Amino acid sequence: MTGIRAALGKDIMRELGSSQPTAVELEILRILWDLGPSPVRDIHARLYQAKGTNYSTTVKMLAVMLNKGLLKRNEQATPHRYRAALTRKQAGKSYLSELIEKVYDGSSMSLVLQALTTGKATRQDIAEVRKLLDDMEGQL
Amino acid sequence: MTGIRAALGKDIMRELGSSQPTAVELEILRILWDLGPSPVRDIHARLYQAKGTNYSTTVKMLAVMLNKGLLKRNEQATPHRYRAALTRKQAGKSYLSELIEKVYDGSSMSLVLQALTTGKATRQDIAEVRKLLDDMEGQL
DNA sequence: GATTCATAGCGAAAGGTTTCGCTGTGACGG
DNA sequence: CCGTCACAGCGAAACCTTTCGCTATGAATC
Repeated sequence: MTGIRAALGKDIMRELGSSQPTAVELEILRILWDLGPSPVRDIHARLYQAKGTNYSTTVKMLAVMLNKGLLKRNEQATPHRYRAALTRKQAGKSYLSELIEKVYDGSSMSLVLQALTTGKATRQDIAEVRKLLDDMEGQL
Repeated sequence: MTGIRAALGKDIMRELGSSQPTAVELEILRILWDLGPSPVRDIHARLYQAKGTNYSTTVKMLAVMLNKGLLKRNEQATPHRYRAALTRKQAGKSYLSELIEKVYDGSSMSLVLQALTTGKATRQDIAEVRKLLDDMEGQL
């Protein structure tokens, strides 16, 4: 089943040689995806709950991420409000492409098949996937 | 201006989970999945090609990975032969679960839908997925 | 036996991330 | 005013991963 190749630019980003969301960074992104634009307090509250780390640490991480371009913030408001610079969907796509490329050897279908068997699907879910398949087939 | 894409770059895989293989580690695993059990020389040849790093570095990484249990080796043979302790499939599953959990918020279907639209599928591929869906539905 | 060569490994440096102590600033209540 | 408090940020320590210089060992070669 190697018929399918990810149609995506492999390591475009690696070429640009920059940094990426690391462990804690991803955790913060998730919080922001969840909460929407938020002040440090709120972000910290969540992070603290999950990891028990210090307030300063949260502030610092936000600064680092802001610097990397992973976050944006509104400095007009007080306290400043931080928000993710990319959507969950965009991030997902990046991770997914990388995963397909590096582990599934470029075959997105291998991944799909595995993912399907990995989670529990409802009838609705299945129907939705079928619908998408129909659309895709229609476009061939 | 450090774009989002740039910021997402480097080694996404590694960041998904602390329990997961790191950047270089994954690279080495891929080499072993590809070559099968191999002596350091061969692994290094590939790694050098990709990254230009020193022979000692390769040896060290293998030692580290061996220590972490990511690799096994046959010490009977000379030179020793290293092999991956997990299959590509197992690793894939591990990353996938992590990805679903952390980015797709536990919804494997979200990921499947996105993955489907991310790659290009042939009629055969689609048929295969349909078949799987039928099976799954049958089990509900 | 001495020299050379491939193999194996150690320990520490280099480089990146995550952590936090401590400082500065402005708003607010007494 | 003055002390207190929330907000913001810096710099350096603590911690991993990755890199490599250097050493050790044994087999093959001179």
